[in-house]
Parts: sequence; structure tokens; C-alpha cells
Amino acid sequence: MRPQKAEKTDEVQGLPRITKQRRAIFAALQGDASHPTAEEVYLRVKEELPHISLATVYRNLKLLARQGLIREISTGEGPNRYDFRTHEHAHFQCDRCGRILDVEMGLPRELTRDLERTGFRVRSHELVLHGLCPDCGAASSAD
Amino acid sequence: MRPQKAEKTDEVQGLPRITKQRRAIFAALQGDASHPTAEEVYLRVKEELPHISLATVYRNLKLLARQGLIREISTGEGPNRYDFRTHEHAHFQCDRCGRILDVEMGLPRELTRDLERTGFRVRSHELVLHGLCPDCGAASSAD
DNA sequence: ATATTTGCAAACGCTTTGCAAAATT
DNA sequence: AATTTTGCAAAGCGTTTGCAAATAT
Repeated sequence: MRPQKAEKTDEVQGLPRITKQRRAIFAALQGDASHPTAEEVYLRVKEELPHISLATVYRNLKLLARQGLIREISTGEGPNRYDFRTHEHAHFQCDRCGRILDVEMGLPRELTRDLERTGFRVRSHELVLHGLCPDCGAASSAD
Repeated sequence: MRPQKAEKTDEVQGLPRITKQRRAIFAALQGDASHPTAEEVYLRVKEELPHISLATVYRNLKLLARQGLIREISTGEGPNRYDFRTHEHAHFQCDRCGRILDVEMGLPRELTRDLERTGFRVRSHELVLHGLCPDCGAASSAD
């Protein structure tokens, strides 16, 4: 029996470090309510760091999302989008213009309560509404 | 000015035809509450129609979904899944076993009412809950 | 000094598409 | 007969990954 050195069983990842790329990506997202895609974030950050690669952007967006510093939105069509707002809220995607808008809407307690009663443990949820946004709704009734 | 023959502007698609592939794909889904992926449907149908191609399965699942005969679920990770139940309901995906379960849960009227008041038109929504299903929740507390 | 992170390019998984032949209406 | 649909293979899109060099701790 050979002595084992500190069991790396859990594939533990060391502490995330603060690189200029990581900082710039996070900063680019701050205050951007447009729910940009990774590609869009890449283009924004590229102005500041012209040598940054798209892979780095993808890696960092994923990491920031895992850390809960940003939110990842998958709309079911097209690329994922990223949201600097991490509080509980839903999203509305317009069928016409494709824009994604924040909707301040939490899931009613009673809904999850029933689930938990039947043995589920609800950790999170993603709610995406589809339809026409105010702009496009008005435009379409004018057609 | 040359006479134009019947303007094909709208790229109108003719009526869907009933092929044995289409029928088999739809049939394979009937009563299958497991929310199979396109690949899984393909394997099932292949037993009956060994020469069917994966592309045909993809095409038909999309078509059936557009027609409202089945429902397409995008969970945000992994391939899309298909549901023969078309009525309003949510989905629960277990973080541990990955299974997707139906949750009879409609969106409360009041929630959408506010949106409609502010000019939105809500056509549909997709709600996916994440957490632990009863089986996995029990298993994990035993750890 | 050690571990993480980067940029690059190549690979990946899922899905869609162009095409000629086959099948449906 | 006209048009849709099929199977095949190839392309597509968004994303992830292997690697050696660069960087943060």
C-alpha cells in the first residue's frame, strides 16, 4: 500500500485569478441591459483588448456564470445571452424584433410549494415568455 | 414591363403530406413521457423503418412542432427534447439524473396581465425548473 | 515556483441544408 | 404531372478543448 498524496479525487479547481481579460469581460457586461451574446461581448471587449480571443470570452462568461456573478440565458434559439442582473427575474423575447427584455416576475411560492411537497427540491428556474414587445405590438396592429 | 406570373412572394409551402416516416415519428412520440431527443426518436423509429435518416427525423419533429402537434423543449443544455403533450405545462429537469419531468403548472393570469397592461402581447412561455427530483433528492440526503 | 489563464486552431455536438431520386397527392 | 419528401453527405452554428506560452499568485 503506497501512501497517497492528498487524494486529488475531486478535481478541485484553484482560486480564480483576476486577469485583465476577466475584468474587462465583467466590466463590459455591467450596466448593459441588452443581454448580449458571447460574440457581442467579444466585440465590445476587443476595443479595449484587441488581442483577446473569443475562446477566452466564452470561458470567462461561463466561469462568471458559475460563480453567480452574471446570469446565462438560453432562449432556445440562437446563441446564449448574458445578463449582469442576477436577481430572480424572467425574460421576454419578442417574436418580431428578437430583443430580450427583463421582466420583474418571480415564481409564485404556491407553485413551487406543491412540488416540494411531492419530494422535489427546486433550486432555480428559467422562465422565458414569447410574444410581441410594446414597440412591435404597436407596429403590427398598424399593418 | 413583363407580365409576372402569380407572384411567388410569400414562399408558400404546400400541404404537408402523410408519409410513413412522418407517421412513424409521430407515433413513436405518442405516449412516450420520457421527452426523447431527436436521436432517441430516430433510434426508436429505425426499428420499424431501418432506412430512415436522422435528417428526416429532425425535419419532421420541427414540422410537427410548427404544426402544434408536438412540443419542442430546449433545456439550455444538450439537445432539444420533444413532448407529445401540447397542453400548457412546465418542465422540471433534475440536476443529478438529467431526467425531464412534466409539471402541471400554468402561469398565473396576474403575472401576464401586468405585462399586457404595459403593451406586451404574450403568446407563449417556457418554464423550466431545476433541482432534484424525488428519487435523486432522497438519494442525496442519504449520502 | 506553481498554478491558472491565455490565444490559437482544431474539434465538437447538434442541427440544418443542397441535391437528385423516390413517394405522395 | 406536379410538388413534396426522402436519404445522403456536407456544411453550418455556437461552443468547447488541447496545447504551449504568458501571467497571476
